[in-house]
Amino acid sequence: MPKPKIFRTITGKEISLPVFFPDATRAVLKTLDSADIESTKTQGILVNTFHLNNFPGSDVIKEHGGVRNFMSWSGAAISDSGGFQVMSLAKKFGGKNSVSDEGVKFKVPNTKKRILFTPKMSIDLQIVLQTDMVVVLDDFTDIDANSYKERETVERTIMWAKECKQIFQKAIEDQKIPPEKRPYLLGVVQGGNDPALRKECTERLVDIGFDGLGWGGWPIQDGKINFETAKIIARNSPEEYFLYGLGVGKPEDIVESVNLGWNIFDCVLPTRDARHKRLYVYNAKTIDDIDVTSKNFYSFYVPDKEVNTHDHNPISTACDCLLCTRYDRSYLRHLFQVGDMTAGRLATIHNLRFYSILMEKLKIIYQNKNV
RNA sequence: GUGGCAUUAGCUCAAUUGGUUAGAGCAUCUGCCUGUGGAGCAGAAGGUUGCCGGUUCAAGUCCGGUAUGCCACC
Repeated sequence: MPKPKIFRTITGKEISLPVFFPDATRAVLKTLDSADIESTKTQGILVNTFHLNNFPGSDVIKEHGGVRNFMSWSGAAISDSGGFQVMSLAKKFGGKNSVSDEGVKFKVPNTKKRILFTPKMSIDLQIVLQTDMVVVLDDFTDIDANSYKERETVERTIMWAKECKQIFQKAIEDQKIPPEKRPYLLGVVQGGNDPALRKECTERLVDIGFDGLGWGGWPIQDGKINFETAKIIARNSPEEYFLYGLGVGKPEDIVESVNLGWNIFDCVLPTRDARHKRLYVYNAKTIDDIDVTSKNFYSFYVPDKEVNTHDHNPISTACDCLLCTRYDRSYLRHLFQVGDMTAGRLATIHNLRFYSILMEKLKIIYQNKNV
Protein backbone atom coordinates (compact mmCIF):
# COMPACT_ATOMS: atom_id res chain seq x y z
CA MET A 1 0.00 0.00 0.00
CA PRO A 2 1.44 3.42 -0.97
CA LYS A 3 2.05 5.99 1.71
CA PRO A 4 -0.51 8.78 1.89
CA LYS A 5 0.66 11.78 -0.07
CA ILE A 6 -2.42 13.81 0.69
CA PHE A 7 -3.77 15.36 3.86
CA ARG A 8 -7.47 16.02 3.23
CA THR A 9 -9.15 18.80 5.21
CA ILE A 10 -12.80 18.59 6.24
CA THR A 11 -13.36 21.65 4.08
CA GLY A 12 -12.28 19.67 1.03
CA LYS A 13 -8.70 20.93 0.56
CA GLU A 14 -5.95 18.51 -0.36
CA ILE A 15 -2.49 19.14 1.03
CA SER A 16 0.48 17.13 -0.10
CA LEU A 17 2.97 15.82 2.41
CA PRO A 18 5.22 16.35 4.21
CA VAL A 19 3.78 19.44 5.85
CA PHE A 20 4.70 21.74 8.72
CA PHE A 21 2.04 23.26 11.01
CA PRO A 22 3.26 26.23 13.07
CA ASP A 23 1.70 26.64 16.51
CA ALA A 24 -1.27 28.98 16.82
CA THR A 25 -1.91 27.72 20.33
CA ARG A 26 -4.57 30.27 21.25
CA ALA A 27 -6.04 30.51 17.76
CA VAL A 28 -3.55 33.15 16.81
CA LEU A 29 -0.08 32.79 15.42
CA LYS A 30 1.63 35.35 17.62
CA THR A 31 2.11 38.73 15.90
CA LEU A 32 0.34 37.57 12.70
CA ASP A 33 -3.20 37.61 11.40
CA SER A 34 -4.57 34.90 9.15
CA ALA A 35 -3.88 36.87 5.95
CA ASP A 36 -0.22 37.13 7.03
CA ILE A 37 -0.08 33.36 7.58
CA GLU A 38 -1.46 32.76 4.08
CA SER A 39 1.22 35.03 2.61
CA THR A 40 3.92 32.70 3.99
CA LYS A 41 2.43 29.76 2.03
CA THR A 42 1.92 27.93 5.30
CA GLN A 43 -0.52 25.09 4.66
CA GLY A 44 -1.90 24.54 8.13
CA ILE A 45 -1.74 25.48 11.78
CA LEU A 46 -1.91 23.73 15.14
CA VAL A 47 -4.30 25.01 17.81
CA ASN A 48 -4.57 23.86 21.40
CA THR A 49 -7.72 22.35 22.86
CA PHE A 50 -6.73 23.00 26.45
CA HIS A 51 -5.99 26.70 25.98
CA LEU A 52 -9.02 27.36 23.78
CA ASN A 53 -11.25 25.72 26.36
CA ASN A 54 -9.96 28.22 28.92
CA PHE A 55 -10.21 31.19 26.56
CA PRO A 56 -12.55 31.93 24.88
CA GLY A 57 -14.35 28.72 25.88
CA SER A 58 -16.00 26.12 23.69
CA ASP A 59 -19.34 27.97 23.52
CA VAL A 60 -17.77 30.87 21.65
CA ILE A 61 -16.01 28.55 19.20
CA LYS A 62 -19.29 26.69 18.72
CA GLU A 63 -21.11 29.92 17.88
CA HIS A 64 -18.59 30.48 15.10
CA GLY A 65 -18.88 26.96 13.75
CA GLY A 66 -15.33 25.94 14.57
CA VAL A 67 -11.94 27.52 15.17
CA ARG A 68 -11.30 28.01 11.45
CA ASN A 69 -14.28 30.32 11.10
CA PHE A 70 -13.42 31.96 14.41
CA MET A 71 -10.02 33.09 13.14
CA SER A 72 -10.98 33.32 9.47
CA TRP A 73 -8.40 30.76 8.43
CA SER A 74 -8.98 28.73 5.28
CA GLY A 75 -6.03 26.34 5.49
CA ALA A 76 -5.68 23.10 7.40
CA ALA A 77 -5.90 22.91 11.17
CA ILE A 78 -4.96 20.30 13.75
CA SER A 79 -5.96 20.46 17.39
CA ASP A 80 -3.61 19.24 20.08
CA SER A 81 -5.30 17.32 22.87
CA GLY A 82 -3.81 19.21 25.79
CA GLY A 83 -1.71 16.29 26.99
CA PHE A 84 1.49 18.25 26.71
CA GLN A 85 0.08 21.32 28.53
CA VAL A 86 -1.20 19.12 31.30
CA MET A 87 2.30 17.80 31.78
CA SER A 88 3.96 21.21 31.77
CA LEU A 89 1.34 22.70 34.07
CA ALA A 90 1.53 19.77 36.45
CA LYS A 91 5.28 20.13 36.49
CA LYS A 92 5.19 23.88 36.96
CA PHE A 93 2.53 24.02 39.64
CA GLY A 94 2.97 20.54 41.06
CA GLY A 95 1.13 20.06 44.34
CA LYS A 96 -2.55 20.13 43.67
CA ASN A 97 -2.30 19.01 40.05
CA SER A 98 -2.44 15.28 39.63
CA VAL A 99 -2.89 12.60 36.99
CA SER A 100 -5.16 9.62 37.58
CA ASP A 101 -6.86 7.09 35.32
CA GLU A 102 -9.90 9.36 35.16
CA GLY A 103 -7.97 12.32 33.81
CA VAL A 104 -5.95 15.29 34.98
CA LYS A 105 -6.95 17.43 37.93
CA PHE A 106 -5.54 20.91 37.90
CA LYS A 107 -6.12 24.58 38.59
CA VAL A 108 -6.94 26.60 35.48
CA PRO A 109 -4.21 29.21 35.03
CA ASN A 110 -5.18 32.78 35.98
CA THR A 111 -8.42 31.61 37.59
CA LYS A 112 -9.56 29.97 40.81
CA LYS A 113 -11.25 27.17 38.88
CA ARG A 114 -10.15 23.62 39.49
CA ILE A 115 -11.25 21.08 36.93
CA LEU A 116 -10.80 17.46 35.93
CA PHE A 117 -9.67 17.33 32.31
CA THR A 118 -10.69 13.95 30.87
CA PRO A 119 -10.14 12.10 27.59
CA LYS A 120 -13.83 12.64 26.82
CA MET A 121 -13.58 16.38 27.37
CA SER A 122 -10.58 16.60 25.08
CA ILE A 123 -12.33 14.76 22.22
CA ASP A 124 -15.66 16.56 22.64
CA LEU A 125 -13.90 19.91 22.61
CA GLN A 126 -11.85 19.02 19.55
CA ILE A 127 -14.98 18.09 17.64
CA VAL A 128 -16.38 21.52 18.51
CA LEU A 129 -13.17 23.05 17.15
CA GLN A 130 -13.84 21.29 13.81
CA THR A 131 -10.21 20.70 13.05
CA ASP A 132 -8.91 18.28 10.41
CA MET A 133 -7.05 16.04 12.82
CA VAL A 134 -8.04 15.20 16.37
CA VAL A 135 -5.31 14.06 18.78
CA VAL A 136 -6.08 11.66 21.63
CA LEU A 137 -5.30 12.73 25.18
CA ASP A 138 -2.11 11.01 26.24
CA ASP A 139 -0.16 10.66 29.45
CA PHE A 140 3.20 12.26 28.82
CA THR A 141 6.25 10.19 29.69
CA ASP A 142 8.70 12.56 31.31
CA ILE A 143 12.27 12.45 30.04
CA ASP A 144 13.49 11.66 33.57
CA ALA A 145 10.86 8.99 34.24
CA ASN A 146 12.02 5.72 35.79
CA SER A 147 10.93 2.41 34.24
CA TYR A 148 7.94 2.12 36.57
CA LYS A 149 6.71 5.58 35.55
CA GLU A 150 7.39 4.85 31.89
CA ARG A 151 5.21 1.74 32.06
CA GLU A 152 2.48 3.58 33.95
CA THR A 153 2.26 6.41 31.40
CA VAL A 154 2.18 3.95 28.49
CA GLU A 155 -0.63 1.91 30.05
CA ARG A 156 -2.64 5.05 30.75
CA THR A 157 -1.94 6.42 27.29
CA ILE A 158 -3.27 3.22 25.73
CA MET A 159 -6.30 3.14 28.02
CA TRP A 160 -7.14 6.74 27.18
CA ALA A 161 -6.50 6.12 23.46
CA LYS A 162 -9.10 3.35 23.48
CA GLU A 163 -11.55 5.57 25.32
CA CYS A 164 -10.88 8.50 22.99
CA LYS A 165 -11.52 6.38 19.92
CA GLN A 166 -14.86 5.14 21.24
CA ILE A 167 -15.96 8.66 22.16
CA PHE A 168 -14.77 9.92 18.79
CA GLN A 169 -16.70 7.28 16.85
CA LYS A 170 -19.81 7.79 18.91
CA ALA A 171 -19.67 11.55 18.32
CA ILE A 172 -19.33 10.97 14.56
CA GLU A 173 -22.40 8.72 14.59
CA ASP A 174 -24.47 10.85 16.96
CA GLN A 175 -23.77 14.04 15.03
CA LYS A 176 -24.18 12.23 11.68
CA ILE A 177 -20.88 13.60 10.38
CA PRO A 178 -20.44 12.36 6.78
CA PRO A 179 -17.21 10.52 5.88
CA GLU A 180 -15.77 13.46 3.93
CA LYS A 181 -16.26 15.71 6.97
CA ARG A 182 -14.76 13.27 9.45
CA PRO A 183 -11.49 14.47 10.94
CA TYR A 184 -8.48 12.17 11.18
CA LEU A 185 -7.80 10.63 14.57
CA LEU A 186 -4.22 10.47 15.81
CA GLY A 187 -2.88 8.13 18.50
CA VAL A 188 0.20 9.20 20.45
CA VAL A 189 3.11 6.90 21.27
CA GLN A 190 4.72 7.31 24.67
CA GLY A 191 7.39 5.25 26.43
CA GLY A 192 10.35 7.56 26.89
CA ASN A 193 13.67 6.20 25.72
CA ASP A 194 12.83 2.52 26.17
CA PRO A 195 12.83 1.00 22.66
CA ALA A 196 10.85 -2.12 23.66
CA LEU A 197 8.20 -0.03 25.38
CA ARG A 198 7.92 2.31 22.40
CA LYS A 199 7.48 -0.69 20.10
CA GLU A 200 4.84 -2.19 22.35
CA CYS A 201 2.98 1.09 22.62
CA THR A 202 3.04 1.51 18.84
CA GLU A 203 1.70 -2.00 18.23
CA ARG A 204 -1.08 -1.75 20.78
CA LEU A 205 -2.19 1.62 19.37
CA VAL A 206 -2.18 0.18 15.84
CA ASP A 207 -4.40 -2.66 17.14
CA ILE A 208 -6.91 -0.08 18.36
CA GLY A 209 -6.73 1.56 14.95
CA PHE A 210 -6.01 5.19 14.06
CA ASP A 211 -5.37 7.33 10.98
CA GLY A 212 -1.88 8.03 12.20
CA LEU A 213 0.48 8.07 15.14
CA GLY A 214 2.25 10.86 16.95
CA TRP A 215 5.79 10.71 18.25
CA GLY A 216 5.07 11.77 21.82
CA GLY A 217 7.19 12.74 24.77
CA TRP A 218 9.95 15.28 24.92
CA PRO A 219 11.72 15.11 21.56
CA ILE A 220 15.04 16.42 22.84
CA GLN A 221 17.73 14.60 24.72
CA ASP A 222 20.91 16.54 25.51
CA GLY A 223 20.02 18.94 22.75
CA LYS A 224 19.63 16.14 20.19
CA ILE A 225 16.64 14.22 18.89
CA ASN A 226 16.40 10.51 19.60
CA PHE A 227 15.92 9.18 16.08
CA GLU A 228 15.96 5.58 17.31
CA THR A 229 12.49 6.20 18.74
CA ALA A 230 11.38 7.71 15.42
CA LYS A 231 12.59 4.61 13.59
CA ILE A 232 10.85 2.18 15.93
CA ILE A 233 7.48 3.92 15.63
CA ALA A 234 7.77 4.27 11.83
CA ARG A 235 8.83 0.64 11.32
CA ASN A 236 5.89 -0.67 13.33
CA SER A 237 3.22 1.53 11.77
CA PRO A 238 1.07 0.66 8.74
CA GLU A 239 2.21 2.22 5.45
CA GLU A 240 -0.88 4.39 5.08
CA TYR A 241 -0.55 5.97 8.55
CA PHE A 242 0.20 9.63 9.02
CA LEU A 243 3.32 9.98 11.13
CA TYR A 244 3.33 13.17 13.13
CA GLY A 245 6.46 14.40 14.96
CA LEU A 246 4.88 16.36 17.78
CA GLY A 247 6.99 19.42 18.52
CA VAL A 248 9.63 18.56 15.89
CA GLY A 249 11.71 20.55 15.26
CA LYS A 250 14.85 22.19 13.93
CA PRO A 251 15.14 22.23 10.12
CA GLU A 252 17.79 19.50 10.07
CA ASP A 253 15.66 17.36 12.42
CA ILE A 254 12.69 17.62 10.07
CA VAL A 255 14.90 16.66 7.11
CA GLU A 256 16.08 13.56 8.96
CA SER A 257 12.58 12.69 10.18
CA VAL A 258 11.12 12.91 6.67
CA ASN A 259 13.88 10.59 5.58
CA LEU A 260 12.64 8.10 8.20
CA GLY A 261 9.05 8.33 6.95
CA TRP A 262 7.57 11.09 9.09
CA ASN A 263 5.27 13.50 7.28
CA ILE A 264 3.58 15.98 9.65
CA PHE A 265 5.37 18.38 11.99
CA ASP A 266 4.71 21.27 14.29
CA CYS A 267 7.08 23.36 16.36
CA VAL A 268 7.23 26.69 18.17
CA LEU A 269 10.80 27.36 17.04
CA PRO A 270 10.24 29.45 13.90
CA THR A 271 7.70 31.73 15.58
CA ARG A 272 9.36 31.98 18.98
CA ASP A 273 12.82 32.43 17.47
CA ALA A 274 11.51 35.22 15.25
CA ARG A 275 10.27 37.12 18.29
CA HIS A 276 13.57 36.41 20.04
CA LYS A 277 15.61 37.86 17.19
CA ARG A 278 16.76 34.69 15.46
CA LEU A 279 16.01 34.46 11.76
CA TYR A 280 16.57 31.36 9.64
CA VAL A 281 18.41 32.08 6.41
CA TYR A 282 19.33 29.68 3.61
CA ASN A 283 22.98 29.81 2.67
CA ALA A 284 22.10 29.49 -1.03
CA LYS A 285 21.83 32.63 -3.17
CA THR A 286 18.43 31.80 -4.67
CA ILE A 287 15.44 29.61 -3.80
CA ASP A 288 16.28 27.32 -6.74
CA ASP A 289 19.81 26.74 -5.40
CA ILE A 290 18.67 25.55 -1.97
CA ASP A 291 19.74 21.99 -1.18
CA VAL A 292 18.27 20.91 2.14
CA THR A 293 20.13 17.60 2.05
CA SER A 294 23.52 19.30 2.20
CA LYS A 295 25.23 19.97 5.50
CA ASN A 296 24.78 23.41 7.03
CA PHE A 297 22.24 24.50 4.45
CA TYR A 298 21.14 27.42 6.59
CA SER A 299 22.46 29.93 9.14
CA PHE A 300 21.02 32.15 11.82
CA TYR A 301 20.72 35.86 11.18
CA VAL A 302 20.54 38.11 14.25
CA PRO A 303 18.80 41.27 13.06
CA ASP A 304 19.51 43.76 15.84
CA LYS A 305 23.31 43.71 15.68
CA GLU A 306 24.99 47.05 15.36
CA VAL A 307 26.77 46.02 12.14
CA ASN A 308 23.41 45.92 10.38
CA THR A 309 22.79 49.61 10.95
CA HIS A 310 24.01 50.65 7.51
CA ASP A 311 23.36 47.38 5.65
CA HIS A 312 20.94 48.00 2.81
CA ASN A 313 20.83 44.39 1.64
CA PRO A 314 17.80 42.15 2.08
CA ILE A 315 17.93 39.58 4.88
CA SER A 316 18.06 36.78 2.30
CA THR A 317 18.05 36.60 -1.48
CA ALA A 318 16.84 32.99 -1.25
CA CYS A 319 13.48 34.10 0.11
CA ASP A 320 10.38 35.73 -1.33
CA CYS A 321 8.66 36.79 1.89
CA LEU A 322 7.35 40.27 2.65
CA LEU A 323 10.44 41.13 4.72
CA CYS A 324 13.00 40.02 2.15
CA THR A 325 11.27 41.51 -0.88
CA ARG A 326 10.33 44.87 0.57
CA TYR A 327 12.68 45.84 3.43
CA ASP A 328 16.40 45.81 4.17
CA ARG A 329 18.61 44.81 7.12
CA SER A 330 19.01 48.37 8.32
CA TYR A 331 15.25 48.87 8.62
CA LEU A 332 14.66 45.55 10.38
CA ARG A 333 17.38 46.39 12.90
CA HIS A 334 15.70 49.72 13.51
CA LEU A 335 12.33 48.03 14.14
CA PHE A 336 13.87 45.67 16.70
CA GLN A 337 15.86 48.52 18.29
CA VAL A 338 12.79 50.63 18.91
CA GLY A 339 10.90 47.56 20.05
CA ASP A 340 8.08 47.85 17.57
CA MET A 341 5.77 44.87 17.11
CA THR A 342 6.23 45.10 13.36
CA ALA A 343 9.70 43.63 13.88
CA GLY A 344 8.14 40.48 15.34
CA ARG A 345 5.60 40.33 12.56
CA LEU A 346 8.11 40.63 9.71
CA ALA A 347 10.55 38.22 11.37
CA THR A 348 7.78 35.67 11.99
CA ILE A 349 6.59 35.94 8.39
CA HIS A 350 10.17 35.35 7.26
CA ASN A 351 10.77 32.29 9.47
CA LEU A 352 7.47 30.73 8.43
CA ARG A 353 8.36 31.20 4.78
CA PHE A 354 11.72 29.57 5.53
CA TYR A 355 9.86 26.53 6.90
CA SER A 356 7.35 26.43 4.03
CA ILE A 357 10.22 26.51 1.52
CA LEU A 358 11.84 23.69 3.51
CA MET A 359 8.69 21.60 3.19
CA GLU A 360 8.34 22.39 -0.52
CA LYS A 361 11.89 21.14 -1.07
CA LEU A 362 11.26 18.00 1.01
CA LYS A 363 8.02 17.34 -0.85
CA ILE A 364 9.93 17.04 -4.12
CA ILE A 365 12.40 14.59 -2.56
CA TYR A 366 9.59 12.65 -0.83
CA GLN A 367 7.47 12.34 -3.96
CA ASN A 368 10.39 11.22 -6.10
CA LYS A 369 11.14 8.54 -3.51
CA ASN A 370 7.60 7.16 -3.68
CA VAL A 371 7.11 7.03 -7.46
C1' G B 1 32.04 89.25 38.18
C1' U B 2 30.34 86.57 42.91
C1' G B 3 28.05 82.32 45.07
C1' G B 4 25.72 77.37 44.77
C1' C B 5 25.22 72.59 42.38
C1' A B 6 26.97 69.02 39.12
C1' U B 7 31.04 66.01 36.40
C1' U B 8 31.70 58.03 37.81
C1' A B 9 31.04 52.36 31.72
C1' G B 10 28.73 54.27 24.89
C1' C B 11 23.92 56.48 27.61
C1' U B 12 21.01 57.33 32.43
C1' C B 13 22.40 56.86 37.32
C1' A B 14 24.32 54.04 42.33
C1' A B 15 28.31 53.59 45.93
C1' U B 16 26.86 53.98 54.74
C1' U B 17 30.23 58.65 58.99
C1' G B 18 36.89 58.18 53.96
C1' G B 19 37.65 51.35 54.31
C1' U B 20 38.15 44.62 50.33
C1' U B 21 38.37 43.81 43.53
C1' A B 22 33.67 51.25 42.13
C1' G B 23 27.78 48.60 41.06
C1' A B 24 22.80 48.48 38.24
C1' G B 25 19.47 49.39 33.96
C1' C B 26 19.69 50.31 28.76
C1' A B 27 23.10 49.78 24.59
C1' U B 28 27.25 46.28 22.76
C1' C B 29 29.07 41.10 22.04
C1' U B 30 28.27 35.33 22.82
C1' G B 31 25.16 31.43 23.45
C1' C B 32 20.24 29.10 24.34
C1' C B 33 14.90 28.41 23.03
C1' U B 34 11.55 21.96 20.12
C1' G B 35 2.82 18.89 20.95
C1' U B 36 4.37 28.23 23.24
C1' G B 37 1.06 30.53 30.54
C1' G B 38 7.03 33.92 28.26
C1' A B 39 8.41 39.87 22.17
C1' G B 40 11.97 35.12 26.95
C1' C B 41 16.60 33.28 29.42
C1' A B 42 21.85 32.72 30.53
C1' G B 43 26.70 34.65 30.19
C1' A B 44 30.79 38.08 28.67
C1' A B 45 33.08 42.52 27.79
C1' G B 46 33.16 47.40 29.10
C1' G B 47 36.47 52.38 34.23
C1' U B 48 43.49 56.23 35.18
C1' U B 49 35.71 58.17 39.00
C1' G B 50 36.76 65.67 33.99
C1' C B 51 42.04 67.33 34.70
C1' C B 52 46.45 68.83 38.15
C1' G B 53 48.17 68.79 42.98
C1' G B 54 47.52 67.99 48.42
C1' U B 55 45.91 65.60 53.37
C1' U B 56 45.70 60.29 55.03
C1' C B 57 47.83 53.69 56.62
C1' A B 58 43.71 54.31 52.98
C1' A B 59 40.30 59.25 48.54
C1' G B 60 34.77 58.43 43.83
C1' U B 61 34.14 60.39 48.95
C1' C B 62 38.06 65.52 52.43
C1' C B 63 41.15 70.23 50.89
C1' G B 64 43.28 73.74 47.02
C1' G B 65 43.54 74.89 41.91
C1' U B 66 41.62 74.31 36.97
C1' A B 67 38.12 72.99 32.82
C1' U B 68 33.05 72.27 31.23
C1' G B 69 27.73 72.65 32.09
C1' C B 70 23.32 74.30 34.83
C1' C B 71 21.02 77.65 38.47
C1' A B 72 20.80 82.08 41.47
C1' C B 73 22.42 87.03 42.55
C1' C B 74 25.00 91.75 41.19
